[in-house]
Amino acid sequence: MKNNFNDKQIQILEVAECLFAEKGFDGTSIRNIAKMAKINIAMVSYYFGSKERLLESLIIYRTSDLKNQLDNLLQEDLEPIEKINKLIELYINRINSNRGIYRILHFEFTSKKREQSLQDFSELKKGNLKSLETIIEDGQRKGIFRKDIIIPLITPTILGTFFHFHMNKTFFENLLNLKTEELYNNYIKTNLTKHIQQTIKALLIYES
Amino acid sequence: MKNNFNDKQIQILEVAECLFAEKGFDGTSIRNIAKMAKINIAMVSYYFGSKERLLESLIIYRTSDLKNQLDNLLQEDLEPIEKINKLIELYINRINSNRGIYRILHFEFTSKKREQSLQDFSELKKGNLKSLETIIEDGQRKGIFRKDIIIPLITPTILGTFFHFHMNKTFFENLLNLKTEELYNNYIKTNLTKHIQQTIKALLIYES
DNA sequence: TCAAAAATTAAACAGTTGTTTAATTTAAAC
DNA sequence: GTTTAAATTAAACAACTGTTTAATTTTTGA
Repeated sequence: MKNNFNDKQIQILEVAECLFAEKGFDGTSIRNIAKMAKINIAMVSYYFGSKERLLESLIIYRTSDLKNQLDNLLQEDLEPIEKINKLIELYINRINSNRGIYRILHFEFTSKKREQSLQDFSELKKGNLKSLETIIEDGQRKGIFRKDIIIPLITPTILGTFFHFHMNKTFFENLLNLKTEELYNNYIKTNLTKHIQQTIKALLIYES
Repeated sequence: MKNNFNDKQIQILEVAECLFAEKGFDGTSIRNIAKMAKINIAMVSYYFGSKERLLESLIIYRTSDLKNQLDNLLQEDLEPIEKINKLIELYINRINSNRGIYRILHFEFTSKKREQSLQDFSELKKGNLKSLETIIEDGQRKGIFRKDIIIPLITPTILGTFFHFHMNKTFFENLLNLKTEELYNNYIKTNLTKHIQQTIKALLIYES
């Protein structure tokens, strides 16, 4: 799982990311990629071995530094609820500016084989969950967070809310009058992020 | 947007649903469908016109009665929070027992063309949102629900949480030790549904 | 400068794709 | 029973699929 790609490989990876995100893995042909990246179709096999391995490389290329960012956050000196808010902001920001790859991850890694990449991806998710657990258990010890919470289900709420919003992009663009890409992005950065923070905070603190 | 399909068409639709859900629209060939449905490959074009129109027919076939169920719920005599809980249960139950089509909807209707079906789907979502608004505004008038809530973002939280959980099925099966399909379904019906209800309730009621 | 390695190319490979055709079988109508 | 319509079939269509090959160009290292 190394990620030292050369310039040419990176050029191909970024074109592939764009196309996979837009048309899906099966919906994108090597000829599509080659044309857009202005390379010969044989270069994909030459550099990555196969279309499947190209996808694996793309996952590695895009996800290999998320863990570090989370670790840094964990060590900041903040109240638990502030850490949660920052974690949500980090997630949304990061995913929103890497929409392509995260859409691909969720589209291509559900019921398919893709053994190796799936393994890597699973490790990444486990690490993320561990970070979240650390923060929440700290808040529970301090008596701030309630204790009848299923922690592994928090991530689905955070990420799921974002993804569902984003996967229905055109629907919400119409509904909320987000006419430009900038307005849409701004809505995510402010309103949507705030909604998720508000939701998770209420869930963690509210006593029924 | 009629949905009177004959037996043969329904047979094809259900096979297509199964395969589309499993391998995606682009990942499924008409020959796959024909083989599994034990029909000649020309029959798809004969009955539906094209592969694209087959997908449209499938959407119509599977979504045309959701609206009725929601309308019935709206007219029940229940407290707002109870209605929300029932709405969540209805959503999760329905989607969970029609996983195929909903997975397809979310996989195939994001950035692609598919003009007509997208229009139909958009109308369905608008109707659903209207129902949710009715319930929440009622709760707000009665002073039970807080008023600084962005209602259109509630659906992403409800459905997104479910989808994110389900799209990471194998990950959560391992993490939560859900070894059989029955255990997995049971977890959704009880714990996941409760988590979503708890989350939305906290969001609607918690005063910061 | 020149040989070895790396990069790039066009062409071909064998399969698969969605769709159409024209012929044949089955069912319905009278 | 005969005619008309509907259903089903195998075959062919041209276009596209991922991958490999062998030849050629470019870059590298001494």
